[in-house]
Amino acid sequence: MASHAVPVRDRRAPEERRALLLEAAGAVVAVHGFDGATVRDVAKQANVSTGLVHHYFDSFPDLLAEVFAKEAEGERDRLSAATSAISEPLERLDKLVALYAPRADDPGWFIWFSAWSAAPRQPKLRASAERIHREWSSEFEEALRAGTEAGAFRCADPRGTTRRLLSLMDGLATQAVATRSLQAAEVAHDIAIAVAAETGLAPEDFPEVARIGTGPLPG
Amino acid sequence: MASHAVPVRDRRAPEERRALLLEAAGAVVAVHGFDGATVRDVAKQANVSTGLVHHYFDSFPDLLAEVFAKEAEGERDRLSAATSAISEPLERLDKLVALYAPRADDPGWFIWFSAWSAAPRQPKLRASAERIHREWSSEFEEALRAGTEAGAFRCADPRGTTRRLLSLMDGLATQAVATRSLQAAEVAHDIAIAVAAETGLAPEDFPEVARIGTGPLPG
DNA sequence: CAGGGTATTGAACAGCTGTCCAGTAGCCCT
DNA sequence: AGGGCTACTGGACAGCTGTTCAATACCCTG
Repeated sequence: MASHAVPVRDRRAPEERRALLLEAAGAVVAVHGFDGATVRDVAKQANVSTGLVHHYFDSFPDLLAEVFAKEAEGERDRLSAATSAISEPLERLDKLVALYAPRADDPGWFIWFSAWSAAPRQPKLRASAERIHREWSSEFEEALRAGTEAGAFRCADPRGTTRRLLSLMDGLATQAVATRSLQAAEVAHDIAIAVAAETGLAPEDFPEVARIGTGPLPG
Repeated sequence: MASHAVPVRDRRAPEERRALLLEAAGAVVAVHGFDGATVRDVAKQANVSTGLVHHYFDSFPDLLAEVFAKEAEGERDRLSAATSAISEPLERLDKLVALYAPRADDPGWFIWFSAWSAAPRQPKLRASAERIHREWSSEFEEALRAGTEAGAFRCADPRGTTRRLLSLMDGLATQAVATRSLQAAEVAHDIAIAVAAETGLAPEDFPEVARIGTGPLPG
């Protein structure tokens, strides 16, 4: 008689299980996007039943919103940590731009793009995306203002410059993610030109930006 | 005895019915996006059964791809028609940018954004989007090259400038569509700054761009 | 070592999706 | 006028979705 294989249960502390589910959901979203990810995908990825997912999250959209918030906040904190220590304004702006810029095979941008896409149908996701976009804008604006006050460069309208630089990089990222037809060198060049024009400096003044796509992440 | 209401059939020539279905699908997509649109929505919009939709289109994704191609080609043709007649290079670039730029409540940009979002899961949609993006790029590149040769302005790298301007406008459009938190005046200003910087002219040299959002479509 | 608390299961549910196809009804041609 | 071609219907289908819940198996406490 064939022995009946009993499913190995894997009981965890609620806190840990929640974290594991978020991690699993992140992995699924990285592949299928926020549209396209399903409860069953996440459950399978976490080696768990679909019922358990709803035991820890009121609804699946809630889980997705939390995945995005966690991911985006982590990215923002990494960026903050890597730039807040730099006191030289020009150097700081250089690094800030270089870290925000789209990079070939950067999964982070796929998540963002996917989040904006799903946002119209998922209010919580949209709220998170808007909040973190604002936070990032503040980071840029602050760096531009500080650099201008310190006389490192000239920026007449930090708010406008932020809007233009982020829009440019968002647009480049969209192309990079959606078509994969963008060369890393082109992207680096485009961003250097734009940030130079906005600050009255030369592209050569932004060495970190120039390095985009030519090596490992500078963070 | 209540008389049994017989559904009024509305027999049409195949050509006409196809056009009507495309039109109905366009209306549905304009509201629900490419993800989110369903066969039943389209059938209802066209006052027709779902079976008929499949009688005219091999699959629903095929129909959606055709909707996008038709819409985007129409937009491109309108843009082409409005600018090809302008012989003065600066004036032509001005109008070209003003027509491409995102506008408050412009349904065209929602369709584009929605198409890019759905592209990863819908190869035909993606192919169309890439093709038409290339065609629009060519239009800009050509205008920049012509203007430079005629001495109307200076543009060292028409291909790069096109990439930067379109990326900027794509990024602005994304924000406009996804968050609706962008002022028309800001958008106009941002684009004028960028196109001026790219051509070595002043923002005031682009009056049509300045008019973005302040009046009816200049086309 | 017994018992309660709870993390976990997995089947069942209603509702949606695109697709199919046998049957029906209207127009055109002879 | 009548027969055939075909535009068209609408129900049925399999497969997916998020969500629910009674039953279960494990751990910790007493």
